[in-house]
Amino acid sequence: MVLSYTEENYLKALFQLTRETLEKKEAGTNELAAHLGVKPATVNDMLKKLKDKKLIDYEKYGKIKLTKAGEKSGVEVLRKHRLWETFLCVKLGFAWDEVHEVAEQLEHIQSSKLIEKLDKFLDYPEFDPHGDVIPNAKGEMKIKYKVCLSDMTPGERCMMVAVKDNSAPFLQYVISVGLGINNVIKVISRNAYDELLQIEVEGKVSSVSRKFADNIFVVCQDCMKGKKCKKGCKG
Amino acid sequence: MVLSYTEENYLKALFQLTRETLEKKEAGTNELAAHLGVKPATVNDMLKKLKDKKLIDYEKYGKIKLTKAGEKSGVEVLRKHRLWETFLCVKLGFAWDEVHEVAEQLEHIQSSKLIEKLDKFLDYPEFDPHGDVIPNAKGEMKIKYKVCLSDMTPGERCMMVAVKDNSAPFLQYVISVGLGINNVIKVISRNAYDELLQIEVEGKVSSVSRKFADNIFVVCQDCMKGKKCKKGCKG
DNA sequence: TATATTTGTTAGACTCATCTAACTTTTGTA
DNA sequence: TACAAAAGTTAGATGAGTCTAACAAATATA
Ligand SMILES: [Mn+2]
Ligand SMILES: [Mn+2]
Ligand SMILES: [Mn+2]
Ligand SMILES: [Mn+2]
Repeated sequence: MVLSYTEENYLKALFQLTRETLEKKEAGTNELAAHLGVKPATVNDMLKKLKDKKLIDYEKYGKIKLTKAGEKSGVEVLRKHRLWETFLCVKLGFAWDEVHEVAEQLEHIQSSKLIEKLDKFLDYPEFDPHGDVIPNAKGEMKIKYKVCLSDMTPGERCMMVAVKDNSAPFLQYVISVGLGINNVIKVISRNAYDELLQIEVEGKVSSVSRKFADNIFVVCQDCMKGKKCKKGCKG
Repeated sequence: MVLSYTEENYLKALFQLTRETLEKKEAGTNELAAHLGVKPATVNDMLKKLKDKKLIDYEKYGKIKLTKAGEKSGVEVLRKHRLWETFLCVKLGFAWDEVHEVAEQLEHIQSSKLIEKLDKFLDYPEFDPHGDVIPNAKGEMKIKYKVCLSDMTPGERCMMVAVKDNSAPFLQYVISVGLGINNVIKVISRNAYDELLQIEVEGKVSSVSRKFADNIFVVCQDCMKGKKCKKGCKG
């Protein structure tokens, strides 16, 4: 099926909203509009087109769900996005806070041959520069991180595995705290009033907000040691 | 200046029509329409927009000329196109007849950092897989091939340096004759009636049409030996 | 339950890039 | 030079994607 640039963006957004963060199989008009940075009226128009093309299940005033075909297209765009981000960092030497905007464009290049050759060239990477899982050629994503830095209790250690927010300002903030993928974090304390977390990373102690901690995915000490995990860090 | 995908295509086309093949500094509406695969009426609308943006010099019923700004944008798109084609062949293992369509999309990715890093990654290539000169970061193109296989006289030897037509069917035809960039061609004879050329490439003799020979750029024996050239093969 | 708030829909308008059909200007040739 | 052919332009229409403003339905809350 031939999809426009815009239709691809809608399907990718729906995939991220309804499949990736799991536990929620459907999305709403306003939610989707906010995610895409357009107005709800615009989304409403597009929902009719996507329904006509059998890419979503949707009834007036109802919730939005991807069909099998819609999910296939959505995950494919996400796969391309993350492979390109990996290419930009690993092969061209971009920093992780510079790649998202460029990958937003590259993900729409239409050539299945290209993306499979790129995957091979990168030696079939499993994670992108933000720690996000790259769907394989079949659209499968085995790991789904669920536990955030804000879920940790003082005294615990954990390892940062991914970021939820891919925006340059957030990523630069992360860097400024001395954090990166695979860094070990020790949670020192949590302020009961404003939920400020004191954390230690490679000897450096910082205070971070709840909002910040919500955007850092971590795995527990069991996961770090390769043991079975009680919390379900990997989904 | 922010240019749309379409505006970029018009500027690239004008650059190719009025700068690359030289000796002709301006283009016409129909000519441009044919090159872009749209109708003259469509071109006419766009000419007004490009004039408003000061990217072309143009008066009603007059000829079309790129301004300095228009030329800068046009050559930049061409540079991107050829760098991406080179990337696809050299790094990803595409064949030369598979890259043009994909590069038509990639040339519109907006990121000057990307293109400069790609250039470096490829080690600043001078020619793309079709032998076309890649403009440098300043938009300069030193060599301009001008002499075609059809300009050769029987008995002469020459070397294929580039192709004019980048379409897959033509490139596949070139391959079928056993020809490729840097191959030496011996012109055996030219039929006076229909201009059919008999050529020999690596021991293989073939007959090719005038149309075919017009689309193969060559350099003469002097150029092959690094001597001064009388014909002006390199522009 | 009644009402306020949130969520979602519709109507009408705009821009961009494209088309067809009809028209005008320029050019080339008899 | 006259006129036919070629080249170029205009008017009006379409479809995609977006918006604002007004409206309707669903949900939350008092
Ligand atoms: Mn990203
Ligand atoms: Mn990412
Ligand atoms: Mn090409
Ligand atoms: Mn080329």
